[in-house]
Amino acid sequence: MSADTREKILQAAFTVLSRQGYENTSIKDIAEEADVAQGLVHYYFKSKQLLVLAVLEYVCRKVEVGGGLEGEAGALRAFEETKEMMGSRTDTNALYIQLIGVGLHDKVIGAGVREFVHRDRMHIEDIAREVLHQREADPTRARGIAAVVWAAMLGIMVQKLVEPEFNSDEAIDTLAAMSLSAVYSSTPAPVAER
Amino acid sequence: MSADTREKILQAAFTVLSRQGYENTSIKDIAEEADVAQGLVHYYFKSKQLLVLAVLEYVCRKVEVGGGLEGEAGALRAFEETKEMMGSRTDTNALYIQLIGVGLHDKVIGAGVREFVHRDRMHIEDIAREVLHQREADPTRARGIAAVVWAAMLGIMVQKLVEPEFNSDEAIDTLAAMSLSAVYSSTPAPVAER
DNA sequence: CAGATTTGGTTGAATAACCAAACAGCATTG
DNA sequence: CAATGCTGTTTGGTTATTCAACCAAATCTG
Repeated sequence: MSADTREKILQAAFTVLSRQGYENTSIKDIAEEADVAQGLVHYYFKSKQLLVLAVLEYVCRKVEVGGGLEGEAGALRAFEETKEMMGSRTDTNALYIQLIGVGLHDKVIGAGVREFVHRDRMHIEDIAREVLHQREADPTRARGIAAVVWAAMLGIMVQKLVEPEFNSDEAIDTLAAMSLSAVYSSTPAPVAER
Repeated sequence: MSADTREKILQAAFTVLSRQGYENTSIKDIAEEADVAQGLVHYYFKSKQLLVLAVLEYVCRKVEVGGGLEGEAGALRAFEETKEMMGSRTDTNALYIQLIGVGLHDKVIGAGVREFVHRDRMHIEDIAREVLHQREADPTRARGIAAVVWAAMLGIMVQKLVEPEFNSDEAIDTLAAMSLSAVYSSTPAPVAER
């Protein structure tokens, strides 16, 4: 049993990972932070890879977006929540970015990250579809819009992490304006092909 | 002298980094790939960190965006070039993403990455300013737009790397549509503050 | 112009760590 | 007397970086 111990390790792992980063964090460091024997970490988590994925899951599930409103109101609400998240949950964001990088060459972590990305984007796509529905616009465009909005949010996250003085509020406001005005415009892709 | 050797090491480092990723790549691996003694790598590059930054510089400088056209035409052209880059230079992109992650907890790499990000975003901001100028719109908005466009491009890059079947062309077309329609709209930030 | 000396490039081994994972065994509890 | 939770050590590697020595070509010297 002792789900406490498991969680204690997860919390300690997050603390150490936030302080030192993935590649400077050893199982030993985590065990010490959790005040627990080194072997116990491997008792609960088969490998370091599975541990860090569990940590990501742990810190993300903690604060899932509440949701509630629908259509454009819901979208605006989501943008506002993202604004706050951008400044307050930097450790979680940093872990996310880091694991994306590691996952590019690590099968296990790569698979985990892929699921996270997919799930996040789906969430945005749902909101986009609602807005398009409300406007009676072509719902097919939800996929492309969601891809761009997710992408922009990730990129804004990165900028905020790389240079903390970055004005992420301004960027998100601009993104909100861009995505909503894109919904109005009837041309899905006004770019000349070829 | 022997700038050849230096470049041979850079090329070998890129090869190995692309194959194995930053944290599974040792100086020894690179030396072997370059067919050179291990000590020589440290003769040319003081540390592993400075080496990988030099590699990023090396592979990025190789294909700088040509530029040429101005205003909206230049912007559309840049979007098209990005489309191609997204599929053809995946190794370079993967290295970029990876180093962003590593740089979050490594001072040396972090400083290098910060410069890269800043330079890239500035380039986009220049284009945005041109378009705004052409439209006789408020040039102040260039900064916010550039932040979002850079962010979106990075995020699209990530999605393409994480799931190769991702339709990055569609995403970039959507992004182009969004950013150009944002230029027309007169409200910089229609989101309710607070 | 022959010999000495410096220089820049290069080598391979030594250093001084560090690590994930496996393991054997000790408690505590049901 | 299991079984679950937990411990501390061992195993079998790995690593970046330093260092003394080597060599060939360039430069200097007499």
